[in-house]
Amino acid sequence: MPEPLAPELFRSRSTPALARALLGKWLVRVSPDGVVHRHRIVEVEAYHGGADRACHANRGKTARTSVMFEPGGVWYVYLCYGMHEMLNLVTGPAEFPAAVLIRGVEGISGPGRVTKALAVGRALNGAAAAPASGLYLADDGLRVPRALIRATPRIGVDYAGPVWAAKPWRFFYDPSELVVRPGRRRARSGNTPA
DNA sequence: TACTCGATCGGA
DNA sequence: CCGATCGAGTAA
Repeated sequence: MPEPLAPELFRSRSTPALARALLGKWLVRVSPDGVVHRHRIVEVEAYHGGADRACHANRGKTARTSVMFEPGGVWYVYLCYGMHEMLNLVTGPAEFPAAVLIRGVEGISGPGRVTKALAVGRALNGAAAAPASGLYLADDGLRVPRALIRATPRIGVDYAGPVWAAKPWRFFYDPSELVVRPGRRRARSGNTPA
């Protein structure tokens, strides 16, 4: 059974490290009728602090970005291009504006498609990433091997200038690479076939 | 109050 | 390649 991630995790590490750590975790959505859907996170981006020119909080605390200054563990949802909701997890300690953009879950590529598929909108902006809000993160023990994780510059942030646009803070992996191959054996204890 | 421009997507 | 679509941010 996947367990909800503890909020302390979201405040402990730098945003790029945290973004990597979210790969392979479940994004769990509880629908209004109580049905629980789990989606494996496969692609994320890190936005790290007021100095990061790609980060919305680069120009300081405003009505929209104030949620990014909260302690890690709440959602930051905003409207992009007038029609797409973007889902971010606020990270870091209080007053350090940072977040991880959820760009893709297994079977769904693109941040706008993720929110559309999960019915996530700005009503969740500022809500806790906890079961009570109906949208949270969970861990079933899967560890994505470091070697499978690829890092590239973030998408659509050329406005940030060459230095910040080039930061390799987009992380993703191909979940099909996790499949156990013939001739190899998953290293787990117990239930060894006779 | 006017004006600009997106952390995107789907269709020519 | 281009248009959709709208609210935050900025300047005035």
